[in-house]
This record gives sequence, C-alpha cells and structure tokens, in this order.
Amino acid sequence: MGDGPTINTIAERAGVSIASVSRVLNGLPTRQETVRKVMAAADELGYVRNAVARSLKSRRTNQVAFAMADVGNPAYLAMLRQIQPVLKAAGYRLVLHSTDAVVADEIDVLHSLGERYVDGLIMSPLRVTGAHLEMLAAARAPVVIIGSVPEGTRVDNVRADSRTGVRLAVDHLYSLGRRRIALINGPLDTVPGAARGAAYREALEDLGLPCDESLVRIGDFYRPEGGRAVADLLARVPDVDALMCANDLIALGALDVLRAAGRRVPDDVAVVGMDDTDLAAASWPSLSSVSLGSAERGTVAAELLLERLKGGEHEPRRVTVPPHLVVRASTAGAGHDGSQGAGGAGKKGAGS
Amino acid sequence: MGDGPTINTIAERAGVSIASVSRVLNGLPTRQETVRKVMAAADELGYVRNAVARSLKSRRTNQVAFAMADVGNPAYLAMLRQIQPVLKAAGYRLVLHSTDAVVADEIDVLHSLGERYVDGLIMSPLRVTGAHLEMLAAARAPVVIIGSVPEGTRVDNVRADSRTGVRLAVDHLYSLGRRRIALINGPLDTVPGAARGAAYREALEDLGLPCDESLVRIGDFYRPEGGRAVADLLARVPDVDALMCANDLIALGALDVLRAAGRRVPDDVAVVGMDDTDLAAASWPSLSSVSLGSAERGTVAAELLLERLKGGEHEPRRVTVPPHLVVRASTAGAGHDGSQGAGGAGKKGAGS
DNA sequence: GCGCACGCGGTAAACGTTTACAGATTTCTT
DNA sequence: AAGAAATCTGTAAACGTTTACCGCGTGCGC
Repeated sequence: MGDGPTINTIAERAGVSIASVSRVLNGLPTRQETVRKVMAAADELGYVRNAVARSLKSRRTNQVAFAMADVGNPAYLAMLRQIQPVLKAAGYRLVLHSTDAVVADEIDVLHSLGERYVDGLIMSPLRVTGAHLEMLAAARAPVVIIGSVPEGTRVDNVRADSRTGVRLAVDHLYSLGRRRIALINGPLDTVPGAARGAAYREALEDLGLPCDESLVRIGDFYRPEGGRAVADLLARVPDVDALMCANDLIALGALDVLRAAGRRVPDDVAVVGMDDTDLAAASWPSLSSVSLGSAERGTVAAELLLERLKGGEHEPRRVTVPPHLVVRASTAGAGHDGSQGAGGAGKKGAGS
Repeated sequence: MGDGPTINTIAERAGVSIASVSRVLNGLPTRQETVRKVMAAADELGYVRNAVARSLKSRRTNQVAFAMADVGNPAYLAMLRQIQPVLKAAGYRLVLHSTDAVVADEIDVLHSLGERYVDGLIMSPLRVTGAHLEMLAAARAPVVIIGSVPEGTRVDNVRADSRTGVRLAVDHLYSLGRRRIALINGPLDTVPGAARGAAYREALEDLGLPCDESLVRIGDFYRPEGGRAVADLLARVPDVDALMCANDLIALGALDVLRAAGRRVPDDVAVVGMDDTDLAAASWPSLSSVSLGSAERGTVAAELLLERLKGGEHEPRRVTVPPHLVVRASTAGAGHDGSQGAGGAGKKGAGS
C-alpha cells in the first residue's frame, strides 16, 4: 500500500515532462508518440489520478452534498433514491448528511460549504430559522432547498404543497360521510407541522365543519408518538370517525392503536397518511396517503442544482410539486381484496 | 460569491506569516497576542479552512465511502442508518455509491479508491468476482466488505449467516406442521442466492423432508418478480403450504399473489421473509422474517473501518453476525390481534 | 537557403494548506 | 548583565495537479 505513482513518476518513466503527462491524461492535443509513451507508462504503473490535487487546482470537487433530517425517514429516502442517480449520471459523487433536524447541525453543514469540499448542496430542513437564511445568503456554493423558505429568499427552492394535500385528504374523508375528522400533527414549529395545521383548519371551515380543538393532537413525527396521540384522542373524543395524519409514520402508529382498541379501519375510523411512502402500500390495512411528490421533488432539486453548477447565473427558481391522493384500504371501505395495495411499493431493491 | 479569504489574506491582515496563521488555526502553541490578532482577522474575514488543500497536504480527506447495490433497498438502508452516525461521530463524512449491483460499477468504485478522495470504503457487493478480489488485494485504502468473501481474502469482513437463518425459518415452518415448504429465491449467481439455496436443501434433508425441485423457484430479489414466481409455483404445486422467501420484498410480492388467489395467510400458506426490514412489520398481514442483523452489520463494519483508519495494522478481521427469527402474523396462525406487528418498525423518522 | 509560422513540449507558477528548519526574540541562570 | 535555554515566528518546501508561457525544431514559402 506504499505511495502510489504520480504524474512525476510517469514523466520520469516515459521520459517526458509532467506537463505532457497531464496533457495526455486530459486528452489535450499531443503527438501520437508521446501519447503512446505516457499511456504505456501510466498503465504499467497502475496510475490513478489524485482527485484531491486535481480539485485543489481546478476548484471543483465533483461532489455534491445532500443534507436531510434523518437517513431513516422514508420520505427523504424517496428523494435520495432520485437524487443519487441524477447526480451520478452527471459525474458527481453524493455526500450524505443526516442532521437529525438539529438546527445547529444544519447551520454547520451550510457553514462547511466554505470548506469547498463540495460543489453544491441540496438541503431539506424541517425548520427554517433566521440563522438558516443568513447562512444561505452568504453561502459559498450553490444551494437548493427542498421545502418552503420565506418569500424573497434568494435560493433555488422546491416545495411541496401540503396545504392542497391536506385539502385533498379532508375532502376525501368528507365525501365518505365522515364529519368528526381529527388531525394528528407533528410539532407546530416545523414548517410542515405549521402548514398542515393551518390547512386542516382551512379545509374544515370551507366544508362548513366546526373546528373542534379537541380533535387536534400534536406529537412528533414518529410512529410511537403517533400512536400515543391517537390513544389520547380516542379517550377524549370517542366518536371520532376519521384521522388525518401528518405523515405515514404517525398513521401507522394510529393503525396500531386503533387495532388494539378494537376499532375497525375504515368502517369505524378512516385513516389517511401523508408522504405516500413504501410503508403505506405495505401496511395492514393498506394506507391511503397523500403523496407530496417526494421522489419528484428529489429529481427536480437535483436538476436545479446541476443547472446551477453548469454556471447558470439566472434568478433563483421556485418549483412547486403538486400533491395527489392515493386511495387504499384505510379509507376505501370494506370488501376490497387489497389488490390495490400491491402496485405502488415494489419499486426497486436487490437482495441483501 | 467572490473568492473567499485564505490564510494569506489573514496573514496580511493580522501582520503575521501564514505559518503563524496555520498554527493558530490548528491550536499549536503560540503567543497569546498572535492568537488574538489571527483570530480577530479570521473572524472579520469570515474565514473557513479549505478542506481540499488541507487534504492534499495531510493526505487525509475525512471522508469514507459506502458502496451498496441500491439506495432503495431497505436492507442496505438499515446498514446506512447505523453507519452514518458512527462515522459522523468520528468526524468522517459519508460518500454514497449506488452500484445497482453491476460488477463493473463496483470495480470502478474500488478503482477510484486510488483517487484518494476517501480514506476508506465499506462495500456490500452482491456478487464477488475475481476482479473484485484482485482490486481488493491492490486497494490503496482500507476496505471493509459486508458480505461473504472467499476464505483467505485479506480484507476485513462482516458477514451474515444466512445459512443458519434459513435453517431457523424452515425449522419454524416445520414445527407449525408444514411439510410442503417452497423456496422463492433470487439469482443463484449472487452470494446470498447461492447460500440460501444450499441452506434450504440442507435444512429439508436434516428434517427428513424430500427435496422436491418443483418447490424451488428462482426470480430476482424484487417484489413483482417475487409475485410472479409465486404465481408460477401455485399453478404447478397447488398443495404448497409454506413459503420461504429469500428476502422481504419477494415475500411481499408473495403476499400480494396469495391474497389475489384467495389463499389465506397463514392458514393455507405460511410465509417467511428475510432481512426483517421495516416493511415486514408494516405488511398485511405482518410478515415473519429472519433478521440477518443488517443494522448490526452496519455498525460493526463502520467500527472495523474506523479501527483500521486509526492505523491498526492487524490481521484482517472477520465478524459473523448471528441471525434470528422474528415471528409475526404470516406464520403465527389466526386469532392474533396483530399487536405483535407494532413493535419493531417505529424506529426513527422525522416529518417530511 | 533563410526566415517565418506553427505545432509540441518543457519550465515554472499557481491552487491553499502544513510543517521542518532556522532565525529572532524572550526568559531564565548564574 | 551576559550567556544559555527556551520560546516563538518567519521562510520555504512540500502535497499532486493544471496551465500560461516560452523556446525549440520542423516544414514551408520565397
């Protein structure tokens, strides 16, 4: 594992200068004879170009970072699955950051852009603070944000429309005759938490339903806590007949609790999740869910970034990906053979 | 976004040499007065150390790569979820490679180690070819392989024991009274495919069951193909009463088809998956699955690599993670309220 | 046959750090 | 207070590339 050959080693061996070696290696016009000698020497030595030195000189690393709250979250994974191949095809490596939604960690990632170890960044923050905006304004490399940022923030931005998403779900539940529709939400100080809470109220109002505050439960975005919130809800509001859950994990937690409580889904209580992750299609019963287009947001974000890396000096772009409702057994009523649950989840996945 | 400050800028501003700046920045012993001046200048300029230049000189990048077949596969994700925090805690960034199980891509990753853009690599190849072994022997940075490599390969290695895993599952099915146990396997030219096929035969033999070749079906490791293999099987061997599936995705495909065919699970046909992914706990009915310890293999791999990066020049290590069977509704018989499906999957996951 | 243009290829200077070495300063000893 | 010892800091050389610039040699035109 001794020190590998450099262009100096090759130059020596081929009897040419390092400049010529570099030229040959980069395919710049060179006499055939020289090309031959250099190639031969490089082959014999098993030369591999040092990416670090190259980056230092060229000021490009061919790396892009993706920062998300949590590697374990299926919604981010859906993005990752799209981002990875797009970047790879364009010749970039992907550096992963999992920030656990800790603001300090996210700021740190933004700060570390100054280290120039990546050419660009895709970030999906759960909360957007003033510190975020400051760092974004001063960022030393192109950044694309997946999620909502305040109007006027000068940064490329791909957003979901969870407001319309919630609307779709609530309307659907209403059309099934449900009138006691609860919301199981995540923290209100997160962007999605706030948006979904507001959208829920708005949707109820437009439908002429009273907004009973006891129907709203706040927990976090994880499965166990989702379950707890639902248990609490059932105790206080026994006549609830539908649950709008702020994400799929919460909805799965809800299904666990409903089952344990002997409530039939969807006959007694209909349940809708959000994000339409793989888990929704696989769950028991399969879960209706609002797709916020995680996958598409990933693709778009990667494309926006690539464009920016290609040198585009255009105005910041903002793309909104429209949501759609995927109806499955948890709202579709009984009598279904479940076959609608089979389609969505197969995607990809090789053996272990 | 103009060129940021370098230590030269700071040196000038602080009226000291670049050597002093570097020393202050690295916390080497320096006079208080100098420290103060340098820090002040660095702060004012918003200096951030250039990671590339630093890497060139120090010959360390503080990056580690993880190469897996497919970002979308839950088994690899379970590894990723463990690897990421371990490396992060040790100060390393994670570079992700998705090779789609294409041998050429994997070789390429190994080759690119020579570019020295990472300090080490964790790789989980589906197949291990001669080319792999050659590249491994010549690797210019420490590598840890997750998966099986031939005896005597000089590389740190974390393996699952899918042979014992299959044994656990088959014994379990046998103890439930099943005697027509089919195997739905992936390609035999993959390491796991081969191992699981062999283990299945061995297990049947030890139980004194005849090995009926029509009970063995080969597809790929994906959900739709798993379904197709099962459809085929049901047509040829209608009296099958148990399915041993080579991974969870195949098993989910099997559940889809069984449901469509009107076979009750587990009453008519019991199903066991493998890998114990999140999907198993969430599926309908929840899926018994053999855990091959993906998460633990990830942790161990990361730790082995870190040890090696710390400079350990010890003999290559081999760690085998023991499997265990997680029994859920798909083999547990009817009458279950499903609550056993609730525990395992909640793990982590923040809102979208 | 001389000079000019042109194509190649070599020299050297970057890129932004770290660090060995030696020179400069301070601090201590006596 | 002078010399030795200890501390600090500056100069310069790396790390492995890319690339601007210039000189050399060939081939061509006149």
